[in-house]
Amino acid sequence: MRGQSQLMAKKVSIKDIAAAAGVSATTVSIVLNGRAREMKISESMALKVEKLAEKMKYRPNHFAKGLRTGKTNTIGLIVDDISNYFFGHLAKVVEEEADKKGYTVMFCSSENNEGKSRNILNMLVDKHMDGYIIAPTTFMLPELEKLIDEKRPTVLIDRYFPDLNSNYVTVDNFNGSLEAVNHLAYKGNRKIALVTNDTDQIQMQQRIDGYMEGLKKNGLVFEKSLVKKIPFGWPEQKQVKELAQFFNKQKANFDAVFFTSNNLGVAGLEAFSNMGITVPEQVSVICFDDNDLFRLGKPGITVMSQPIKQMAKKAVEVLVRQIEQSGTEPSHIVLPTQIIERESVR
Amino acid sequence: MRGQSQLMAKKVSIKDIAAAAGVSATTVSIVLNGRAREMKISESMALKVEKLAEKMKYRPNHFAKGLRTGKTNTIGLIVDDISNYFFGHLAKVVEEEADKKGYTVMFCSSENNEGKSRNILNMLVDKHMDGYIIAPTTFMLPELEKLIDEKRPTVLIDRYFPDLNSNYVTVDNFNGSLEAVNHLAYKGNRKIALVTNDTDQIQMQQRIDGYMEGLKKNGLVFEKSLVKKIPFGWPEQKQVKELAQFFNKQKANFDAVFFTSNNLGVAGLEAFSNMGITVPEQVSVICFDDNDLFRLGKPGITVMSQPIKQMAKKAVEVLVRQIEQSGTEPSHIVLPTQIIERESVR
DNA sequence: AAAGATTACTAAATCGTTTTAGTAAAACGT
DNA sequence: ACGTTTTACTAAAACGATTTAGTAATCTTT
Repeated sequence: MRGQSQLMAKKVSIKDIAAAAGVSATTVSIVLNGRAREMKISESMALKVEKLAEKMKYRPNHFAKGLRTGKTNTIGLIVDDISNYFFGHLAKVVEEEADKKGYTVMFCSSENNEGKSRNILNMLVDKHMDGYIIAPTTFMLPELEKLIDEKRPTVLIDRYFPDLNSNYVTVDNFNGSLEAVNHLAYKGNRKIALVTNDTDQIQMQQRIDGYMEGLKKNGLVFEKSLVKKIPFGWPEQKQVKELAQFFNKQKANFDAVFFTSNNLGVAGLEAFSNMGITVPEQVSVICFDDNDLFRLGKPGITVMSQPIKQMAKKAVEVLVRQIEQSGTEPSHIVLPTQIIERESVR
Repeated sequence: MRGQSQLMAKKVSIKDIAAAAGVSATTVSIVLNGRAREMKISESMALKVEKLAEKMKYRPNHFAKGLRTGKTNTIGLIVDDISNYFFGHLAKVVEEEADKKGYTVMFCSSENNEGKSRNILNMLVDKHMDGYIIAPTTFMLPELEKLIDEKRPTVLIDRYFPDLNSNYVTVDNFNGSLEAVNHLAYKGNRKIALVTNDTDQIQMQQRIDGYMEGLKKNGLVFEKSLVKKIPFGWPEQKQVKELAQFFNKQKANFDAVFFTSNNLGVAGLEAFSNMGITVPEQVSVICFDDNDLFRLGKPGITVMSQPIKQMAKKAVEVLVRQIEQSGTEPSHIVLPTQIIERESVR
């Protein structure tokens, strides 16, 4: 049994420290939670307990603590797909900022899939996250309503539900799209196609609205045949094929394309490349949201970029504020987008 | 107080179900853990309890469960940087596979930073992960030794420590690099520069060794001045500057560059682009590890790709096996890389 | 029909904290 | 010097599950 006792080095608990210090568990708990002064524990005793805790390598049991207090110091993050440029970078900053404030993050991808969407949130709630940062899918609405109802700290990101009185952080999708179309039109493009996702998520709706308004403002006519909607969650190659077909059918019927997301843009570029269509010579391209390919590829793609870092920072800030002092009014934060001109618009 | 009771809809516990069913909490616990048959609970009672649990929307308390059993159904994932193409895609598959097996994942980025590296693991251990998938930094070695010592299920990924008897999943870095150099040499490149990270992580060492062996096998001489090591964790623009300087100094002294990671490749391409150096006309490029830019940019970059999906799958598989039936021998899994020829090598 | 085995349960302990409701002893006010 | 506060602590309950060690009641066996 010697091996046993060496290996299993019995976790030390508050009781062990209490015994070692010759005091009650209560005292130890108070000291270790930094409430010694407040609770009138003598300075000398506080010091003794702290020293002992250190020496005995005490680490509080997360379950016991959670069971009593309900706190986990963990926030749940739900995104569509962590491997996507936008969400990956968002997640990175969320984690950084959360870490600074003493929280860790547990993440799940919804894959924009109904079953998974609905499960995920329940799972996170079961694990008692202190708060939630969620890029919601439409399927999540009932669960989200419950979440808000139960006053659990939550901030939606990238999109939101107009009828749900929650915190959210987004960009100004409407004006971003409007400006994108303005830019295209200003450069002389007259037939502007739109490639977007087939979803009723609000950010996409707003981008579409911005596109429509952009056409109108520039005296261009809206042609339904120039709008292509790709269902969410299709594998990339399927998107490429579908887009190639669309571009082929509308050949010579458009001189520019506005993609409403970076992964649509990637698929679109791949389709153009496969078809031997050159950008910007044969078609101008502008894309909502940036990534490495757009920034460094040849030609560089002109984009309407989102302030990812700021979005993530704000989201964490708002969330942590709500966790730590509940009862604040919902924040609705809308950040501006910024056009980055590169070489894809002629 | 009506509002209160509506809002706070008191969580239902096992006791509530027990009361409703007119049995003891023990019985309920047994039934809900699917041990009814085994524990000789009558079929009718089991059914009654299950129905009630459903009706009352019972959800087990994660803390209480964890406190008793030590299980969390959560695995901890530590990567350098979740926003990196390789790690983002790895994380995605890890999450998918873990989900299939009933686990959620908590992720942290080490940022390749000493302080963070050492903290992270302790934090995850405090939160009682059932197992760990870790792309380790060298700083983590002491913590990792403790982890292995305490027989906590762990699998290292992307790299490992030769002296640490742990599970790991990597690719064949040595042969991958060797083949990359072979390819470059076969196409007639004679002066092959190496851009790598300044680290003693084993995967990088192996890639450097493969490069050296590749030179030797092809009768090329090793020139120290053609090797550039960039410290880990530098911001991208700093890398670009440093590389531009390096390329400028060695101008006309090399005809090809082998980058040992995808983010070095990205920085290198940006440097070339800034300097007006064209690929592959003025310099051939090959890169360890793929990404969207390499795949879709012009020119396409020839890469030595890693089977990311397979790596992640294997890692989860090995980990879950160890969690669920401990005491298995450590698995050392080395997957082959594959060259994807595109247009960057002349 | 008595002894033993099996069935169908249960009471109470336990996991490691935090918190509530104390209590002696010392200090203070007058 | 007596009552009141303040100081410096503590015992025990609670959080919500699981598990151990039972116990009546019924069924078998002989």
